[in-house]
Amino acid sequence: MPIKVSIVDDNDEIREGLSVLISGSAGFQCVATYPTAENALKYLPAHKPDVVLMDIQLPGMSGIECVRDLKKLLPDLQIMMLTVYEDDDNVFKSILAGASGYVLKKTPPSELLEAISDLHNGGSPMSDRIARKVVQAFQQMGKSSRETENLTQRESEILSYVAKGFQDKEIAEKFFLSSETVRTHLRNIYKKLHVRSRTEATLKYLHK
Amino acid sequence: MPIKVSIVDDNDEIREGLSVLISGSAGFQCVATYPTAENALKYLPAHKPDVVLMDIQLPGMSGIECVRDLKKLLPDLQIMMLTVYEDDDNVFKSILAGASGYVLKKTPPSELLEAISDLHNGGSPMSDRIARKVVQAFQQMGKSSRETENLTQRESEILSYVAKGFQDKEIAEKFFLSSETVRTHLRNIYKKLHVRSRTEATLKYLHK
DNA sequence: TGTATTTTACTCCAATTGGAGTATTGACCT
DNA sequence: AGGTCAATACTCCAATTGGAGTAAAATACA
Repeated sequence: MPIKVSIVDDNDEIREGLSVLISGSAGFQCVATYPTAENALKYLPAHKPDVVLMDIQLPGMSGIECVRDLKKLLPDLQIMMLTVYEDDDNVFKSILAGASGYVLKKTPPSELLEAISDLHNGGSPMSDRIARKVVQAFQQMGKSSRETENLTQRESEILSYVAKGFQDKEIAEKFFLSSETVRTHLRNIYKKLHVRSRTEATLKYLHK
Repeated sequence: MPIKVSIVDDNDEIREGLSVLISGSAGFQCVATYPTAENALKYLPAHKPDVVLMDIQLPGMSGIECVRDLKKLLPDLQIMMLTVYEDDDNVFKSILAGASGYVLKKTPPSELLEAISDLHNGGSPMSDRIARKVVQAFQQMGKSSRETENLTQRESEILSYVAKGFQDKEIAEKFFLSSETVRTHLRNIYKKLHVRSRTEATLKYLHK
Protein backbone atom coordinates (compact mmCIF):
# COMPACT_ATOMS: atom_id res chain seq x y z
CA MET A 1 0.00 0.00 0.00
CA PRO A 2 1.13 3.54 -0.75
CA ILE A 3 2.79 5.89 1.73
CA LYS A 4 0.16 8.39 2.86
CA VAL A 5 1.54 11.91 2.87
CA SER A 6 0.10 15.22 3.99
CA ILE A 7 1.47 18.70 3.52
CA VAL A 8 1.48 21.83 5.70
CA ASP A 9 2.40 24.97 3.75
CA ASP A 10 0.78 28.36 3.45
CA ASN A 11 1.66 28.73 -0.24
CA ASP A 12 -1.19 27.47 -2.42
CA GLU A 13 0.98 26.65 -5.40
CA ILE A 14 3.46 24.66 -3.37
CA ARG A 15 0.69 22.67 -1.71
CA GLU A 16 -0.89 21.99 -5.08
CA GLY A 17 2.38 21.19 -6.81
CA LEU A 18 3.57 18.78 -4.17
CA SER A 19 0.19 17.15 -3.94
CA VAL A 20 0.15 16.47 -7.70
CA LEU A 21 3.73 15.21 -7.63
CA ILE A 22 3.08 12.84 -4.75
CA SER A 23 -0.29 11.44 -5.80
CA GLY A 24 1.03 11.07 -9.34
CA SER A 25 3.90 8.85 -8.23
CA ALA A 26 3.56 5.13 -7.73
CA GLY A 27 3.68 4.14 -4.08
CA PHE A 28 2.73 7.60 -2.80
CA GLN A 29 -0.58 9.17 -1.99
CA CYS A 30 -1.28 12.68 -0.81
CA VAL A 31 -4.16 12.38 1.64
CA ALA A 32 -4.47 16.01 2.70
CA THR A 33 -2.89 19.46 2.63
CA TYR A 34 -3.22 22.25 5.20
CA PRO A 35 -2.43 25.94 4.85
CA THR A 36 -1.79 26.54 8.57
CA ALA A 37 -0.42 24.79 11.63
CA GLU A 38 -3.72 25.20 13.45
CA ASN A 39 -5.53 23.59 10.58
CA ALA A 40 -3.15 20.66 10.53
CA LEU A 41 -3.51 20.06 14.27
CA LYS A 42 -7.26 20.02 13.90
CA TYR A 43 -7.76 17.74 10.93
CA LEU A 44 -4.56 15.76 10.53
CA PRO A 45 -5.35 13.08 13.12
CA ALA A 46 -8.45 12.13 11.13
CA HIS A 47 -6.53 11.78 7.88
CA LYS A 48 -3.93 9.49 9.44
CA PRO A 49 -0.98 10.19 7.12
CA ASP A 50 2.26 8.26 7.55
CA VAL A 51 4.41 11.24 6.71
CA VAL A 52 3.99 15.01 6.99
CA LEU A 53 5.89 17.58 4.98
CA MET A 54 6.07 20.70 7.14
CA ASP A 55 7.00 24.25 6.22
CA ILE A 56 8.63 26.30 8.99
CA GLN A 57 7.41 29.78 8.13
CA LEU A 58 3.66 29.70 8.63
CA PRO A 59 1.19 32.41 9.54
CA GLY A 60 0.22 32.12 13.21
CA MET A 61 1.71 29.09 14.91
CA SER A 62 5.09 28.17 13.44
CA GLY A 63 5.84 24.86 11.81
CA ILE A 64 8.19 23.98 14.64
CA GLU A 65 5.55 24.44 17.31
CA CYS A 66 3.21 22.45 15.15
CA VAL A 67 5.70 19.58 15.03
CA ARG A 68 5.95 19.62 18.81
CA ASP A 69 2.20 19.36 19.21
CA LEU A 70 1.72 16.79 16.47
CA LYS A 71 4.32 14.50 18.00
CA LYS A 72 2.54 14.69 21.35
CA LEU A 73 -0.68 13.77 19.61
CA LEU A 74 0.71 11.14 17.25
CA PRO A 75 4.11 9.93 18.42
CA ASP A 76 4.59 7.56 15.48
CA LEU A 77 3.97 10.21 12.86
CA GLN A 78 7.06 10.93 10.79
CA ILE A 79 7.66 14.57 10.03
CA MET A 80 9.99 16.10 7.48
CA MET A 81 10.75 19.82 7.44
CA LEU A 82 10.61 21.16 3.92
CA THR A 83 11.92 24.67 3.87
CA VAL A 84 14.02 27.28 2.14
CA TYR A 85 16.09 27.93 5.27
CA GLU A 86 19.09 25.90 6.30
CA ASP A 87 19.72 28.17 9.24
CA ASP A 88 21.30 26.33 12.20
CA ASP A 89 18.81 27.46 14.73
CA ASN A 90 15.78 26.23 12.84
CA VAL A 91 17.40 22.93 12.01
CA PHE A 92 18.12 22.18 15.64
CA LYS A 93 14.81 23.43 16.92
CA SER A 94 12.97 21.30 14.37
CA ILE A 95 14.86 18.18 15.28
CA LEU A 96 14.40 18.76 18.99
CA ALA A 97 10.70 19.33 18.37
CA GLY A 98 10.50 15.89 16.82
CA ALA A 99 11.11 16.23 13.08
CA SER A 100 13.15 13.36 11.66
CA GLY A 101 14.04 14.80 8.29
CA TYR A 102 15.05 18.21 7.05
CA VAL A 103 15.33 18.88 3.32
CA LEU A 104 15.44 22.06 1.33
CA LYS A 105 12.63 23.13 -0.94
CA LYS A 106 14.98 23.34 -3.87
CA THR A 107 15.49 19.57 -3.69
CA PRO A 108 14.52 18.00 -7.05
CA PRO A 109 11.27 15.94 -7.14
CA SER A 110 12.92 12.54 -7.53
CA GLU A 111 15.10 13.13 -4.47
CA LEU A 112 12.15 14.43 -2.51
CA LEU A 113 10.19 11.25 -3.17
CA GLU A 114 13.22 9.24 -2.19
CA ALA A 115 13.51 11.26 1.01
CA ILE A 116 9.87 10.54 1.84
CA SER A 117 10.28 6.80 1.53
CA ASP A 118 13.57 6.98 3.37
CA LEU A 119 11.82 8.77 6.20
CA HIS A 120 8.99 6.25 6.18
CA ASN A 121 11.51 3.43 6.44
CA GLY A 122 12.98 4.91 9.59
CA GLY A 123 15.75 6.94 7.95
CA SER A 124 16.55 10.59 8.52
CA PRO A 125 16.92 12.22 5.13
CA MET A 126 18.61 15.56 5.17
CA SER A 127 20.80 17.51 2.81
CA ASP A 128 24.56 17.07 3.18
CA ARG A 129 25.29 20.30 4.99
CA ILE A 130 22.43 19.76 7.41
CA ALA A 131 23.70 16.31 8.28
CA ARG A 132 27.11 17.68 9.12
CA LYS A 133 25.67 20.35 11.36
CA VAL A 134 23.57 17.85 13.22
CA VAL A 135 26.47 15.51 13.84
CA GLN A 136 28.60 18.34 15.15
CA ALA A 137 25.83 19.63 17.34
CA PHE A 138 25.24 16.27 18.91
CA GLN A 139 28.89 15.95 19.76
CA GLN A 140 28.78 19.10 21.84
CA MET A 141 25.42 19.31 23.45
CA GLY A 142 24.59 16.23 25.39
CA LYS A 143 21.38 17.12 27.06
CA SER A 144 22.02 20.79 27.71
CA SER A 145 19.59 22.07 25.12
CA ARG A 146 16.95 19.49 25.83
CA GLU A 147 16.85 20.72 29.40
CA THR A 148 15.83 24.21 28.44
CA GLU A 149 12.85 22.72 26.62
CA ASN A 150 11.27 21.61 29.87
CA LEU A 151 10.80 25.19 30.94
CA THR A 152 7.34 26.68 30.91
CA GLN A 153 6.49 29.64 28.71
CA ARG A 154 6.99 32.13 31.50
CA GLU A 155 10.19 30.54 32.67
CA SER A 156 11.63 30.73 29.17
CA GLU A 157 10.71 34.39 28.85
CA ILE A 158 12.35 35.20 32.15
CA LEU A 159 15.46 33.19 31.36
CA SER A 160 15.83 35.01 28.07
CA TYR A 161 16.04 38.30 29.95
CA VAL A 162 18.41 36.89 32.53
CA ALA A 163 20.60 35.85 29.59
CA LYS A 164 20.63 39.43 28.36
CA GLY A 165 22.14 40.57 31.65
CA PHE A 166 19.08 42.06 33.36
CA GLN A 167 18.61 41.68 37.06
CA ASP A 168 15.49 40.48 38.83
CA LYS A 169 14.12 43.92 39.56
CA GLU A 170 14.41 45.00 35.93
CA ILE A 171 12.79 41.82 34.64
CA ALA A 172 9.93 42.26 37.11
CA GLU A 173 9.27 45.74 35.72
CA LYS A 174 9.29 44.53 32.13
CA PHE A 175 6.70 41.85 32.87
CA PHE A 176 4.70 43.85 35.45
CA LEU A 177 5.47 41.27 38.11
CA SER A 178 6.66 41.37 41.67
CA SER A 179 10.40 40.81 41.79
CA GLU A 180 9.64 38.06 44.29
CA THR A 181 7.76 36.26 41.57
CA VAL A 182 10.67 36.60 39.20
CA ARG A 183 12.87 35.13 41.90
CA THR A 184 10.52 32.22 42.37
CA HIS A 185 10.53 31.49 38.65
CA LEU A 186 14.27 31.78 38.57
CA ARG A 187 14.70 29.30 41.39
CA ASN A 188 12.45 26.86 39.56
CA ILE A 189 14.50 27.38 36.43
CA TYR A 190 17.67 26.58 38.36
CA LYS A 191 16.18 23.31 39.55
CA LYS A 192 15.15 22.30 36.06
CA LEU A 193 18.49 23.21 34.52
CA HIS A 194 20.53 21.89 37.45
CA VAL A 195 22.45 25.12 37.93
CA ARG A 196 22.98 27.47 40.86
CA SER A 197 23.57 30.89 39.39
CA ARG A 198 22.31 33.19 36.66
CA THR A 199 25.58 32.93 34.82
CA GLU A 200 25.29 29.14 34.61
CA ALA A 201 21.66 29.45 33.55
CA THR A 202 22.69 31.94 30.88
CA LEU A 203 25.32 29.55 29.55
CA LYS A 204 22.75 26.77 29.24
CA TYR A 205 20.35 29.13 27.56
CA LEU A 206 23.03 30.04 25.02
CA HIS A 207 23.93 26.36 24.59
CA LYS A 208 27.48 27.16 25.66
CA MET B 1 58.73 56.62 -6.81
CA PRO B 2 58.07 52.96 -6.12
CA ILE B 3 55.97 51.61 -3.28
CA LYS B 4 58.32 50.30 -0.60
CA VAL B 5 57.23 46.94 0.69
CA SER B 6 58.51 44.70 3.46
CA ILE B 7 57.55 41.15 4.30
CA VAL B 8 57.14 39.27 7.59
CA ASP B 9 57.00 35.50 7.10
CA ASP B 10 58.85 32.61 8.68
CA ASN B 11 59.04 30.62 5.46
CA ASP B 12 62.29 31.36 3.62
CA GLU B 13 60.96 30.46 0.20
CA ILE B 14 57.90 32.65 0.51
CA ARG B 15 59.99 35.60 1.69
CA GLU B 16 62.39 35.09 -1.18
CA GLY B 17 59.67 34.51 -3.78
CA LEU B 18 57.65 37.54 -2.81
CA SER B 19 60.73 39.69 -2.60
CA VAL B 20 61.74 38.74 -6.15
CA LEU B 21 58.22 39.26 -7.44
CA ILE B 22 57.91 42.68 -5.86
CA SER B 23 61.33 44.09 -6.64
CA GLY B 24 61.03 42.73 -10.18
CA SER B 25 57.83 44.66 -10.83
CA ALA B 26 57.76 48.24 -12.01
CA GLY B 27 56.60 50.61 -9.28
CA PHE B 28 57.37 48.21 -6.44
CA GLN B 29 60.42 47.73 -4.29
CA CYS B 30 60.98 45.20 -1.54
CA VAL B 31 63.07 47.02 1.08
CA ALA B 32 63.30 44.27 3.68
CA THR B 33 62.02 40.89 4.83
CA TYR B 34 61.82 39.51 8.37
CA PRO B 35 61.39 35.92 9.55
CA THR B 36 59.78 36.82 12.90
CA ALA B 37 57.52 39.42 14.47
CA GLU B 38 60.20 40.37 16.96
CA ASN B 39 62.64 40.95 14.13
CA ALA B 40 60.16 43.12 12.28
CA LEU B 41 59.45 45.27 15.34
CA LYS B 42 63.15 45.82 15.83
CA TYR B 43 64.29 46.71 12.35
CA LEU B 44 61.23 47.72 10.39
CA PRO B 45 61.09 51.34 11.63
CA ALA B 46 64.56 51.92 10.16
CA HIS B 47 63.57 50.55 6.76
CA LYS B 48 60.51 52.78 6.51
CA PRO B 49 58.37 50.69 4.17
CA ASP B 50 55.01 52.00 2.97
CA VAL B 51 53.36 48.61 3.11
CA VAL B 52 53.95 45.44 5.11
CA LEU B 53 52.82 41.96 4.10
CA MET B 54 52.27 40.05 7.32
CA ASP B 55 51.87 36.34 7.90
CA ILE B 56 49.68 35.34 10.86
CA GLN B 57 51.29 32.11 11.93
CA LEU B 58 54.74 33.06 13.14
CA PRO B 59 57.05 31.45 15.68
CA GLY B 60 56.96 33.41 18.93
CA MET B 61 54.87 36.56 18.76
CA SER B 62 51.97 36.16 16.33
CA GLY B 63 51.47 38.31 13.27
CA ILE B 64 48.38 39.83 14.83
CA GLU B 65 50.22 41.00 17.94
CA CYS B 66 52.94 42.31 15.68
CA VAL B 67 50.37 44.37 13.77
CA ARG B 68 49.11 45.86 17.01
CA ASP B 69 52.58 46.92 18.07
CA LEU B 70 53.63 48.16 14.65
CA LYS B 71 50.56 50.38 14.39
CA LYS B 72 51.36 51.91 17.76
CA LEU B 73 54.87 52.60 16.56
CA LEU B 74 54.02 53.72 13.02
CA PRO B 75 50.36 54.70 12.76
CA ASP B 76 50.58 55.48 9.05
CA LEU B 77 52.05 52.15 8.08
CA GLN B 78 49.69 50.10 5.93
CA ILE B 79 49.55 46.43 6.77
CA MET B 80 48.12 43.60 4.73
CA MET B 81 47.65 40.14 6.17
CA LEU B 82 48.81 37.50 3.74
CA THR B 83 47.80 34.10 4.98
CA VAL B 84 46.43 30.68 4.18
CA TYR B 85 43.62 31.02 6.72
CA GLU B 86 40.32 32.71 6.07
CA ASP B 87 39.06 31.79 9.49
CA ASP B 88 36.63 34.37 10.92
CA ASP B 89 38.40 34.85 14.15
CA ASN B 90 41.75 35.72 12.63
CA VAL B 91 40.21 38.04 10.09
CA PHE B 92 38.48 40.08 12.77
CA LYS B 93 41.39 40.08 15.14
CA SER B 94 43.71 41.26 12.38
CA ILE B 95 41.45 44.10 11.38
CA LEU B 96 40.90 45.16 14.97
CA ALA B 97 44.66 45.07 15.47
CA GLY B 98 45.05 47.54 12.64
CA ALA B 99 45.51 45.60 9.40
CA SER B 100 43.78 47.22 6.43
CA GLY B 101 43.94 44.37 3.95
CA TYR B 102 43.51 40.63 4.17
CA VAL B 103 44.30 38.46 1.17
CA LEU B 104 44.96 34.77 0.84
CA LYS B 105 48.36 33.38 -0.04
CA LYS B 106 46.92 31.57 -3.02
CA THR B 107 46.14 34.93 -4.65
CA PRO B 108 47.88 35.10 -8.07
CA PRO B 109 50.89 37.48 -8.36
CA SER B 110 49.19 40.05 -10.54
CA GLU B 111 46.31 40.41 -8.13
CA LEU B 112 48.69 40.57 -5.20
CA LEU B 113 50.54 43.49 -6.75
CA GLU B 114 47.23 45.15 -7.47
CA ALA B 115 46.21 44.62 -3.84
CA ILE B 116 49.43 46.25 -2.66
CA SER B 117 48.89 49.39 -4.69
CA ASP B 118 45.23 49.39 -3.74
CA LEU B 119 46.26 49.29 -0.08
CA HIS B 120 48.83 52.03 -0.61
CA ASN B 121 46.15 54.20 -2.19
CA GLY B 122 43.97 53.93 0.89
CA GLY B 123 41.89 50.96 -0.24
CA SER B 124 41.20 47.79 1.71
CA PRO B 125 41.85 44.87 -0.58
CA MET B 126 40.40 41.61 0.59
CA SER B 127 39.05 38.52 -1.03
CA ASP B 128 35.30 38.43 -1.69
CA ARG B 129 34.28 36.18 1.14
CA ILE B 130 36.39 38.13 3.62
CA ALA B 131 34.70 41.37 2.61
CA ARG B 132 31.27 39.94 3.27
CA LYS B 133 32.27 38.69 6.69
CA VAL B 134 33.67 42.05 7.63
CA VAL B 135 30.56 43.91 6.62
CA GLN B 136 28.35 41.58 8.58
CA ALA B 137 30.57 41.72 11.61
CA PHE B 138 30.60 45.48 11.69
CA GLN B 139 26.84 45.60 11.65
CA GLN B 140 26.66 43.68 14.89
CA MET B 141 29.63 44.40 17.04
CA GLY B 142 30.31 48.01 17.71
CA LYS B 143 33.15 47.95 20.15
CA SER B 144 32.20 44.97 22.29
CA SER B 145 35.10 42.80 21.23
CA ARG B 146 37.61 45.63 21.34
CA GLU B 147 36.82 46.17 24.98
CA THR B 148 37.82 42.70 26.09
CA GLU B 149 41.20 43.27 24.50
CA ASN B 150 42.10 45.94 27.07
CA LEU B 151 42.05 43.43 29.88
CA THR B 152 45.31 42.38 31.48
CA GLN B 153 46.46 38.77 31.43
CA ARG B 154 45.14 38.07 34.89
CA GLU B 155 41.86 39.80 34.24
CA SER B 156 41.32 37.73 31.12
CA GLU B 157 42.01 34.51 32.97
CA ILE B 158 39.58 35.42 35.70
CA LEU B 159 36.91 36.52 33.26
CA SER B 160 37.21 33.24 31.40
CA TYR B 161 36.34 31.39 34.60
CA VAL B 162 33.51 33.77 35.42
CA ALA B 163 32.18 33.00 31.95
CA LYS B 164 32.20 29.31 32.78
CA GLY B 165 29.87 29.93 35.71
CA PHE B 166 32.31 29.73 38.60
CA GLN B 167 31.91 32.00 41.59
CA ASP B 168 34.59 34.15 43.18
CA LYS B 169 35.52 31.68 45.88
CA GLU B 170 36.03 28.88 43.40
CA ILE B 171 38.12 31.03 41.10
CA ALA B 172 40.26 32.13 44.03
CA GLU B 173 41.01 28.49 44.85
CA LYS B 174 41.93 27.65 41.28
CA PHE B 175 44.43 30.50 41.12
CA PHE B 176 45.61 30.27 44.74
CA LEU B 177 44.42 33.80 45.41
CA SER B 178 42.40 35.46 48.11
CA SER B 179 38.81 35.75 47.01
CA GLU B 180 39.11 39.44 47.81
CA THR B 181 41.71 39.69 45.10
CA VAL B 182 39.44 37.99 42.64
CA ARG B 183 36.76 40.49 43.57
CA THR B 184 39.15 43.39 43.02
CA HIS B 185 40.07 42.07 39.58
CA LEU B 186 36.44 41.52 38.76
CA ARG B 187 35.50 45.06 39.70
CA ASN B 188 38.29 46.36 37.48
CA ILE B 189 37.01 44.16 34.68
CA TYR B 190 33.54 45.62 35.11
CA LYS B 191 34.92 49.13 34.75
CA LYS B 192 36.82 48.26 31.60
CA LEU B 193 33.88 46.48 30.01
CA HIS B 194 31.29 48.96 31.24
CA VAL B 195 29.11 46.32 32.83
CA ARG B 196 27.76 45.78 36.30
CA SER B 197 27.29 42.05 36.72
CA ARG B 198 29.00 38.78 35.97
CA THR B 199 26.30 37.83 33.52
CA GLU B 200 26.89 40.99 31.47
CA ALA B 201 30.64 40.43 31.64
CA THR B 202 30.11 36.87 30.46
CA LEU B 203 28.05 38.07 27.51
CA LYS B 204 30.79 40.46 26.45
CA TYR B 205 33.38 37.73 26.86
CA LEU B 206 31.34 35.50 24.57
CA HIS B 207 30.82 38.39 22.13
CA LYS B 208 27.06 38.00 22.57
C1' DT C 1 -15.92 18.09 38.42
C1' DG C 2 -11.74 17.15 40.19
C1' DT C 3 -6.71 16.97 39.66
C1' DA C 4 -2.34 18.74 37.85
C1' DT C 5 0.23 22.53 36.19
C1' DT C 6 1.32 27.28 35.78
C1' DT C 7 1.64 31.73 37.40
C1' DT C 8 1.57 34.72 40.88
C1' DA C 9 3.38 36.23 45.57
C1' DC C 10 5.03 36.06 50.07
C1' DT C 11 8.51 34.99 54.31
C1' DC C 12 12.98 34.08 56.49
C1' DC C 13 17.74 33.58 56.24
C1' DA C 14 22.42 33.12 54.47
C1' DA C 15 25.68 33.73 50.90
C1' DT C 16 27.32 36.12 47.12
C1' DT C 17 27.97 40.04 44.72
C1' DG C 18 28.93 44.91 43.58
C1' DG C 19 30.83 49.71 44.70
C1' DA C 20 34.36 52.64 46.73
C1' DG C 21 38.51 53.29 48.71
C1' DT C 22 43.34 52.18 50.38
C1' DA C 23 47.84 49.80 50.32
C1' DT C 24 51.90 46.90 49.27
C1' DT C 25 54.79 44.58 46.17
C1' DG C 26 57.29 43.71 41.94
C1' DA C 27 58.03 44.56 37.11
C1' DC C 28 59.05 47.37 33.52
C1' DC C 29 60.50 51.68 31.33
C1' DT C 30 63.19 55.80 30.89
C1' DA D 1 65.61 57.19 40.70
C1' DG D 2 61.11 58.03 39.78
C1' DG D 3 56.80 56.81 37.42
C1' DT D 4 53.45 53.74 35.65
C1' DC D 5 51.17 49.42 35.55
C1' DA D 6 49.92 44.85 37.20
C1' DA D 7 48.85 41.89 40.80
C1' DT D 8 47.92 41.13 45.34
C1' DA D 9 44.88 41.97 49.48
C1' DC D 10 42.27 44.38 52.73
C1' DT D 11 37.97 47.25 54.80
C1' DC D 12 33.16 48.83 55.00
C1' DC D 13 28.64 48.81 53.37
C1' DA D 14 24.58 47.98 50.52
C1' DA D 15 22.28 45.41 47.10
C1' DT D 16 21.45 41.32 44.84
C1' DT D 17 21.13 36.68 44.77
C1' DG D 18 20.14 31.89 46.10
C1' DG D 19 17.69 28.23 49.06
C1' DA D 20 13.57 26.54 51.38
C1' DG D 21 8.99 26.66 52.31
C1' DT D 22 4.05 28.16 51.86
C1' DA D 23 0.00 29.51 49.35
C1' DA D 24 -3.66 31.36 46.36
C1' DA D 25 -5.60 32.09 41.90
C1' DA D 26 -5.83 30.81 37.05
C1' DT D 27 -5.45 27.32 33.40
C1' DA D 28 -5.48 23.16 31.45
C1' DC D 29 -6.90 18.62 31.17
C1' DA D 30 -9.12 14.23 31.82
